[in-house]
Amino acid sequence: MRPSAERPYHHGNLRRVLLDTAIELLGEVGPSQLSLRELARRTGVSNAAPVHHFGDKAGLFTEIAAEGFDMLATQLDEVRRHTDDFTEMGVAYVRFAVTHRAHFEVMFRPDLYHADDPDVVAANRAAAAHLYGPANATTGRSGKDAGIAAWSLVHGFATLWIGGNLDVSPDADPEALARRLGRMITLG
Amino acid sequence: MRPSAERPYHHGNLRRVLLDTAIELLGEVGPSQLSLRELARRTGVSNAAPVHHFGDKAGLFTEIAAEGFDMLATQLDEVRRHTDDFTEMGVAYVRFAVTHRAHFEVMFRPDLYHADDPDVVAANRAAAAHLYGPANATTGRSGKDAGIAAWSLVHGFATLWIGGNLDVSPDADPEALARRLGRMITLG
DNA sequence: TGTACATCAGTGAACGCGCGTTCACTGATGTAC
DNA sequence: TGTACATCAGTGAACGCGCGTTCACTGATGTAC
Repeated sequence: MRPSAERPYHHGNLRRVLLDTAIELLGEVGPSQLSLRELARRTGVSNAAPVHHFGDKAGLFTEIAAEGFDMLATQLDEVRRHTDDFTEMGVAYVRFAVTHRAHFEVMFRPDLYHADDPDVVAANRAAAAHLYGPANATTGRSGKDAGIAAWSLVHGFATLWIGGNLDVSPDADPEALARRLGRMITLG
Repeated sequence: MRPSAERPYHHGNLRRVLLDTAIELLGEVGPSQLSLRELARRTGVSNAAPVHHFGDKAGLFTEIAAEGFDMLATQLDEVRRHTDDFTEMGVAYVRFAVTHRAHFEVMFRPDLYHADDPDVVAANRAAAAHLYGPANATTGRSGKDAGIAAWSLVHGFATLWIGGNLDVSPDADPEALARRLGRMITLG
């Protein structure tokens, strides 16, 4: 495309726009079908532009995964500052998965991105800390079992929900259901 | 390849061999990287042979998914006949996921296969019935919540385990850990 | 028992395509003096 | 304030590749008579 009055040569914000468009695209076709060319096409930019910003395709996914772990950590932290109710942490996890489905799907497919990238490693660790700590505090146990159990429950629920595998009414509210499950279960 | 004494024109068993090789391949590269050509190459057969048997790529995945659901149902049923311990059903689920990782990964990615194929639908339903029924029987609840909770827990655990997301020793025993989680949790 | 013939299993060459990535480049921006 | 120049952002054309699928075909098998 030629630069023009409406479309100046320098976009100014292209990196962010590419990320947002990628996320939109991920919502439609899923991670394994995303192509850089389609991303460029939809953003109205040359084939090479995404490479310029992310190095390669895995680089794009790396950035999305890191952003996802960051957001998740932030949201869990937020909840934790407002309540000690452990169930609400799980609900927040599910809410994150449902409202940021594209991020969520990428985050747990490390084969797609540069999993050893320092940013993504750090973000991953920070998010994990928010999951393990409260579980142990709640159950009074040490070790990892409580954290693993809690994480498994919410992660499994989120995954099955997103995948459409649960045989529930399509307009059911995943957060409410998650809350019910949380209340139903006793850890300890 | 030319037919020869060692490699007769008619394989006799090619369908099964293609499935097994596909599963082997899935274990190495994951569902999104599997290609029919690599499958043909590794099986020592023409490019067109897999298509002859499965129609198209999704057809191959459809067969794998259906087989997976069948096996899962069988294994759950087996456990159920030997014990009423509900936790052992969960352990069996995890065991299935870990020992039949390739099947498991395909089963829950319906975008990869013909999800409306009657065989796969039936197999899916049969497996689901084995998960929901016992949960309700154990908790004395009706409705789906108990089943969803139990399934979420084991599915989440299996998924996180397989993805290498759990920060546990790599030679830990997933079944033992799953059993511990099951005992730790009270439903109801 | 022998043979004609329909059916099934697999071949091999070719198709067209979309993809990720490279490359030399041009346009725009900001900064030092 | 003006200008030279380094740096950054994005272009557009091209590369080579592996892929799924199609197609007319050939070899092997089994069955009816």
